[in-house]
Order: sequence, then structure tokens, then C-alpha cells
Amino acid sequence: MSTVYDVARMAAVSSSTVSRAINTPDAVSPATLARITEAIARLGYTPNKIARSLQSQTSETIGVLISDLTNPALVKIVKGVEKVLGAAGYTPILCDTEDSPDKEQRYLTDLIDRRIDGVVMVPVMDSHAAALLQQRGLPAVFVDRSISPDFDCVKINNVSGLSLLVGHLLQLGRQTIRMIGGPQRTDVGQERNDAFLLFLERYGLARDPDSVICGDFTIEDGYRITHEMLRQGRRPDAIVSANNLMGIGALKAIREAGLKLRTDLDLVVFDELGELGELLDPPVAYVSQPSMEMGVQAANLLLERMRGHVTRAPRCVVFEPVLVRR
Amino acid sequence: MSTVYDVARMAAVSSSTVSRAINTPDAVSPATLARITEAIARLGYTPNKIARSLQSQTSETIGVLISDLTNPALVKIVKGVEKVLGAAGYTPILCDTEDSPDKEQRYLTDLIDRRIDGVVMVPVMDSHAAALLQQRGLPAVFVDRSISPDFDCVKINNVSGLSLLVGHLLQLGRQTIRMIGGPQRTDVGQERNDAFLLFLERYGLARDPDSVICGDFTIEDGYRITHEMLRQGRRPDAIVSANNLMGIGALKAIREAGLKLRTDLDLVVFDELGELGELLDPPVAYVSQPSMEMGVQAANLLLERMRGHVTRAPRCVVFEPVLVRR
DNA sequence: CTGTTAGCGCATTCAA
DNA sequence: TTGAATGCGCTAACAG
Repeated sequence: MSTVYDVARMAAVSSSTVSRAINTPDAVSPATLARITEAIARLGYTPNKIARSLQSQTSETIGVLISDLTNPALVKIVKGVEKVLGAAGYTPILCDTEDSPDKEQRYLTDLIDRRIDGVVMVPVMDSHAAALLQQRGLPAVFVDRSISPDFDCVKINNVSGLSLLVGHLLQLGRQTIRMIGGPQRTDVGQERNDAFLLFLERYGLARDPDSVICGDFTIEDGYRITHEMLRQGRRPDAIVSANNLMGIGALKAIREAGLKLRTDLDLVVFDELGELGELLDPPVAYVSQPSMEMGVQAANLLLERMRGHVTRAPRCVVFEPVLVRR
Repeated sequence: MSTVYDVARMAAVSSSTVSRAINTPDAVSPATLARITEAIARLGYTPNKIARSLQSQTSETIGVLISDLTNPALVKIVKGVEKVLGAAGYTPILCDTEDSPDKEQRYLTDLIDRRIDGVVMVPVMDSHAAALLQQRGLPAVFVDRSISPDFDCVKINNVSGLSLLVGHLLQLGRQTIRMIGGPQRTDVGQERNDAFLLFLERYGLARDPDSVICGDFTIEDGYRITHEMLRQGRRPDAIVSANNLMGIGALKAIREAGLKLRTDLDLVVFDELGELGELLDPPVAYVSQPSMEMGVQAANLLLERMRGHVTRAPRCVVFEPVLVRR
């Protein structure tokens, strides 16, 4: 691999001039610039970003940590983030933390050691990333979930979402509604669960200790919990799933129990189910987040903060969900 | 951020000793090692990987380029790759090329400028990545698709796959089978299309110019082509989709045409449809790749090659698909 | 076992 | 406009 010195020698100039030709072409006379350009082309020279980073103390790199690449909504967020960062000249480094706090921590420290300039992340459950970020003073934006009030974040309005979901079930004439809740130890889980109970009350629906059974946002938990709900004495006539994955698990359990959606009971879900979700028969209604735009927004917040607004108070952008009837 | 010098000062040693304490602790006396460890802890020092890379001419980093993060099979490949690389001490940098040759090229040059040590990639259609990799002499492994005989690759046996698919349809008593083919300009597409025609012939089934209509492995193409097939005079009694995404499109078109799977016609698909695919009613049979293992294998091939077997002739590992009846 | 010296490739002073 | 000198943080070579 050729270096600035190789180029310099071939163009009969000094290395500094080559450097200038690349970074501030206006500061170089047209004649020498031409010679240098020529030499660069002939050698196939490309600047060593490692060396550049060491010198400039910046890497033009952003860590993008996602808790689950299997989740179509999260993948869309990534697409939004990458679009904006790429256009701004940054290279996103994507990491799949697989909802493991350990993996998240490992990736994060590694990225920090690589001197990334910022972070956009969907934190894992039980994340302890905030402390690390804070300590390093690294600009960061949380998406979907928030784990610290000290950072910018982009979220969905969970109360609206549950209002839409419960409202839809009421329209269908459902009365005994139960929820596969999210984990209480996450803000999203808590918000959705609380909102559900709020609307049960507001609409005068039955509410008992079993109204909400919490899971960890996984297919397995959705399956297990639904299974449980269906074999209990009083079977609900509608189920709300706090997220898409648990909704898939619920579908499986309902199918296995030999029950029919629409006739025996209804299922509604927070978050889209992806392309295939549209093809289910009967289809499942859901509220969808504008995931891509959330990613875009998150990236923009990060860019702003990196451009020096480090001291500004943390901002939280909340998007409104949309009910998709099916 | 503190440096080796800060640690050195605090521990009253030289920077090289600090370096040794970190990299070859055995080469340092227990006493000083203790002092250095103490200082590192107190300062919260972590080595700057940028500087380390510049010096060592290696980055312990592997580029992982994937053509489509929306495809569940490809995500599983990523998981396999990351598992192995992570265990081997490498950091995978994941990039979503979104099936765009331009994006692939951009990511790749950027990664090369960052001095990555190797590449695992699912190349995009019309990829021109091979030239770049070859020119830089960068170790690389292709997964799922291959674009050059000069590199290691991990693939699925497409002929077996189509044998299973067509065989299954025959068992169901189908006679007029058409295929939503893959793009002829990719090796996978070509192999699957050819294999399909081969088996039509072998089993003495009708075969005409419309037997295969090719798409670009997208949902949209699957939809469009199926739509076309269904409105033609002689409607097939079975359709084979060359991949999962086009299969989803086919499902959509079949649904819209008011036709019923199983009774009116059958659909079988190459590649799994993901978790939700299992919940379709009626379900869709498919042949599945052991995606995760393919990722594992790919990473292992890369590790071998990076450990100096650079000159060894390219190897191609072929996995056998499995028919999943539904 | 430890310190001194030098260099990885680049960009940024400071002079000329 | 250009070049020489220096340092980013780390590690390897060489002495001691």
C-alpha cells in the first residue's frame, strides 16, 4: 500500500503538499495539484484512515448498536440511521447486541477504543451502557427505549399506541381484554403496561391481577404467556401484545389451542409484523411506528450534538403511532 | 483520555514497560506489573486501538457486508459469522449494502482504508467487488452467492434444493409447474433455474418458454411475476419460487387473485420465510439452508486464510438443503 | 527485567 | 505556495 511519501516522491513534492492537495486543494498551485493527482491515480493511493484518525483525534465513525436484528422494526430504524449518517460523511458501524448486556458492553468498549465519534443505539434490556457513555462524554442517542434522562432519545408515544389498540378492540365489541405485557424494568414495557391498565379503567372494563402478564419481548415469552392465558378458567375475548415478537408467539399459541382469530378472540399487536404479517389470515391489526423516520431523526439529533451542541439539555422526540386495521 | 505515558508516569516506569504489562505480562516483574495494573485501574486507561493498528499494521477487524438485512436467512448468516469472529478476538463491522453495487463499493473502499484484515460478504447482484479485493490482496469469503472462482465460498446445493422442491410437488400430484426464477446474471439464480428445467425434463413434465420467468429476488418481482402467471391462459397448478422474498410476493398475488393454496395450486419456496412463515395458513413448504452454520463455516474459512494460508487454492464449501414440509 | 529510541502514515505547525 | 519538523499513541528493536 502506497503512502503520502510515495506520492510525494513521484510528484517531486513534499509529503505535506500531498496532504494539502488531498484536504485543501485550494491551497496548492494548479500545476503541482495536477502532478499530485496524477501520481495518486498511478499509484492507486488511498489515505490510511487509521493514521488520519490518530492525527485528527476523530474517526468519522458512528457506532450503531441494535438489540435485535431479527426484529423488522429495528432493521428499519437502522436503515434510517445509515441513510443520514452516510450522507453526512460518517461511516456507521453496525453491531447486533442480541439483547445481551454483556455483548453490548463489549461492543461499546471496543468502539470507544476505536475512538468512534458518537453512538446511536437501541439499548438492550438491563443495559448498563449509560454509565460508560457518560464517563467517556460520548455523544449518544437512544432509540425506541431510553435508559437515562441524560441523553437524547427518540421514542414512540406508548400511551397513544395503547389507546388505539384498546379502542380498536372496543369497536369490535370485545370486553375481556388481557395483555401480554412488556418487561416492567424497561421504560417501554412499563409505559405500555401502565397505559393498558389506564384504558381498561377509563373504559370501565374488567381489571384483575391477571390482566397483564409480563414477558421479555421474545417470541417464546409471547407463546408461553398466551398458552397460560388460554387455559385459565376465564378465557379472554381479546389479547393485546406489547410488541411484535410476543405477538408472533401469541399467534402460535392460539393456533395450537385450535382457536380461531376473529371468531373466538381477537389479537392486536404493538409494532408491525413485517411483510409476511400482512399475509396472515385472518390478518392481525397493529399500531406501527414510523421506524425509518425515527432512525432518521435519531441520526439528526446525534449530528446536531456532535456539531458542538454538547451542552444543550437532552431532547426527547416522541413520534405518534398509527393504527393499521386489518 | 489517558495514554500509556500517563500510566507510565503514575507507575514510575517507562511507556514500553506499560505496553509490555498489557501485551506480554510475563515479561514484567510481578512488582511493577502490580503498580501498572493499579495505575491503569485508577486512570481508567484503555489502549487506543487506532494507534495500535497504525503500529501493528493490523486492525483485528473484519468487514461483514450483507446484501439485505431484511432477509431472515441472511441475518442468520451474520449471527454465525459474528459468533466465530468474536470468539477469535476479531471485531466484525457489519454493513448493509441493500443490494446496491455502489453502496457495496463505497463500504468496501472505506473498510479497506480502515485496514480491515478480511471480509465475509454476501455480494450484491452485479457486484464488482472481486476486482477490488483481488487488487488489495484482501482475504475474503463469499457466502450464499459467489462472484469469482478466486475466492473461498460457502454455498447451498441448489440442484438438491430444486430436486426436493419439485419432488415434493410431484408427490402432491402436481403436473403443470412454473418457476419464479432468479436473476440469470447471478450464479445462484442460474443454478436454480437450470436445475428446475433439468428436473422438469427428468420427470417428463411439460416445459415451455414460460416455464421460468425470472425476477431479481425481490418481493415486488415475485408479486409481479406471479400476477402474470395467474392471468395467462393456462394457469399452473404449482409454483416454485427461487427464493423466499419472491415467495412472499407470490403469496400476495395468489391471495389477491382469490385463489386458495392447496386446493387451487401449491407454492413451494427456496429458503425459509422466517418465524412468521410457520404461521401461514395453509403453510408453505420450503427448503431451508443451515444459514447459521454457513456463517460459521464462512468465518472459519476466513480465519484459516488469514492465518497465512493465503496461497492455498480457493475452497468452496457446499451445504445440503433440507425440505421442510408444511 | 527495564529504558531509550525510532517509526507506523498523516496533518499541522512554523518558516521560508 | 511549499518544505522541514513535530507529534498523535503505541509497540518493536536494541541496549543495558
